[in-house]
Amino acid sequence: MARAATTSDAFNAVAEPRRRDILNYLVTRERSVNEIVDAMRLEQPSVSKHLKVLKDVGLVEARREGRQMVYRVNAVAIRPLHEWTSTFERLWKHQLLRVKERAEANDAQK
Amino acid sequence: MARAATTSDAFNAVAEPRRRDILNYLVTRERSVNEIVDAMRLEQPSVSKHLKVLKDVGLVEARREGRQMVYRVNAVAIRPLHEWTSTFERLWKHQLLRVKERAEANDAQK
DNA sequence: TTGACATATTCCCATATAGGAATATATTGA
DNA sequence: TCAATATATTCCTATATGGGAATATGTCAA
Repeated sequence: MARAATTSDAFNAVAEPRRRDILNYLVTRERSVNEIVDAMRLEQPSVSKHLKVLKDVGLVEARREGRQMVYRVNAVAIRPLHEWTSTFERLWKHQLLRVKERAEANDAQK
Repeated sequence: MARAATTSDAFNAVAEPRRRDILNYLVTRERSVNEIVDAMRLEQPSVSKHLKVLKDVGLVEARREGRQMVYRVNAVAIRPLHEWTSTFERLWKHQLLRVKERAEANDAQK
């Protein structure tokens, strides 16, 4: 079996760095495809393909405005990722605390 | 160019559902490979391969204990994902607030 | 040293890209 | 209707899987 399709879910879609770049770019406000192309320094077809993947998993939405298509982030679709990572928050806080404690114990020893 | 390697970073590594399953399983405590195999209902070689990917990107760590290898989550490696998703938190909260407002406005109208 | 248990690695194959190039589709203004 | 602008889609190819099967490696007990 091959790797899961990028369109299977948000986790797969954001695994691609370019797509995260696009989402980052759309955080401040919606943008036309050409604006994204200019900002990303990618070919227009590549951008359109990435936008299709993001749209298929619901990470962005689009509307037509004259000749242009304007894309915006659909932030709620990112929430599941946030919640999944939150599951580990207690662990890393605990981990960082212990690192800190060890450092302080070292300092005190000098 | 093909898709990025699953070992290129944590984002790619957790795109695979099986690997998220494994990480979820390791949240409570460290486990031997065989325990993971039993819990995941995957072949042992598959589990070992997934563990290798997770280890390569630093999402898990391992130590030998007799004949067994015991794996544990390295939670700090998940933190970057959490922080990236947090960038969109304000947006989805705003989005959910508007959904709620609209629902209440609808109720009031009845 | 040897057999058994626990993991890891290698080989093979079907599948899904991501980007480049070329082309198709949609919308507007003359 | 037609040219120009803005996007989307298709075709092609190199690459990276993920699982199954077979095998290699590591460790312990007798």
